Amino acid sequence: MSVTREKILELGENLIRTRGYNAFSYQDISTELGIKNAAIHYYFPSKENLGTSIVRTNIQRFEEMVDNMHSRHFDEWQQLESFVKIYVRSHREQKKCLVGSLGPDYRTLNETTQVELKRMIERILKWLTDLLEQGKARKVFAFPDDPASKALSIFSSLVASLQLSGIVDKMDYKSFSQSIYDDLKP
Amino acid sequence: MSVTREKILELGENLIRTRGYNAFSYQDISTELGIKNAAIHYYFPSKENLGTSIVRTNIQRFEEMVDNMHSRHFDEWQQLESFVKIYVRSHREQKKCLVGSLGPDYRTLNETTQVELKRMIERILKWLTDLLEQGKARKVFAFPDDPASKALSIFSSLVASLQLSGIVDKMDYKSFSQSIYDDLKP
DNA sequence: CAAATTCTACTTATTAGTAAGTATATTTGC
DNA sequence: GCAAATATACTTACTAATAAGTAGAATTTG
Repeated sequence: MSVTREKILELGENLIRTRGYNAFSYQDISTELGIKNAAIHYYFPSKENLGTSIVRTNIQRFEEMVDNMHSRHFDEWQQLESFVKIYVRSHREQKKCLVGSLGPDYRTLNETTQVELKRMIERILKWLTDLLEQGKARKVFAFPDDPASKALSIFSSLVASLQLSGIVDKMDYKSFSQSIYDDLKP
Repeated sequence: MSVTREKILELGENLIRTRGYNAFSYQDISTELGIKNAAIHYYFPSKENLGTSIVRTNIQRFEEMVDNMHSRHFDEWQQLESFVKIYVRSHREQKKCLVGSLGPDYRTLNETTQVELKRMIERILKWLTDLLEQGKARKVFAFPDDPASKALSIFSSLVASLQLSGIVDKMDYKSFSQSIYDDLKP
């Protein structure tokens, strides 16, 4: 794959996660890369195309992480911590996650991007639900509600916390993520 | 206050909460109201102006709700339920809340709107923290973490749940809000 | 050479915003 | 009491800037 193409994908993702989908243009990317806006159109004919590719790349990245954790025989706690660490890193880099960034603009996205975003969210929630269910069965996690509700509640907290942390300054993200763990301890 | 002005504020808020700040234009509002875009500029010289006014209106609405709950001598549970009901209603109306809509676009907002949005979030968090603290002291709420963390976690959940509920269809919002209450029961 | 890549030079559409004018009330000065 | 001034609530008719997107020429690379 072309290095320019990869740079466009990376820059596009960063722009979405820092400014939002409807606040970035091909010009932003081309200026940063020192090329002309037509060159971006060569790789991604339309913005719809770019947006969809960025979401697909993220789904792929998630699948790779899950595969990696499996092959390294991570237990439930290690898997959960790896997942939460994605958000801790995003917070440190002052970026939102893709779901939190594209979520509010969902209705303004074209259909293919909507479908991919939905797929991404459902994939993450399914993985988290399964992890919680398994952990509850093996008694390494303890929580009263059903795993699907708990997964939704954890995921929601992570997504929104990134949004708030970008606005409210004195936010202790470490203790925030700790409270997620504490809440699951038997 | 002019009725047109109020209609603009209402329509603007709806547009932000359904499509996002950077995805709506003065044309969207003027077309809907059957007037010209210049008429919107008459009331709100700039989009910055409109955005700030919408946030201020929301802060005011929140303050009125708090005052109202006080004057009616609502206990801690009644106050919490009133607050959560705002989000249940938003979910029913398929709208995000203002914080969840403007949050991801924060960096693209002009400074005055940023300041107001920040003020709004801090005001809500302060109110919720105080409520939780008081409830914990009076032993009507029970939770291990400190009130500020708990307030952040509840608020985050509410904000993000609205975003996800607009995308993932089969979301049981009733049981989601119930889990917030269950989590605080002594 | 030829395919891949990038640029020049556009187009079309939309955006926020403005300048100047108009009809209709409302207020003020005499 | 009534004309003149002024304020309200718009419209018409723009501008300047930026957006996505395109056709085709030029350049680079294998």
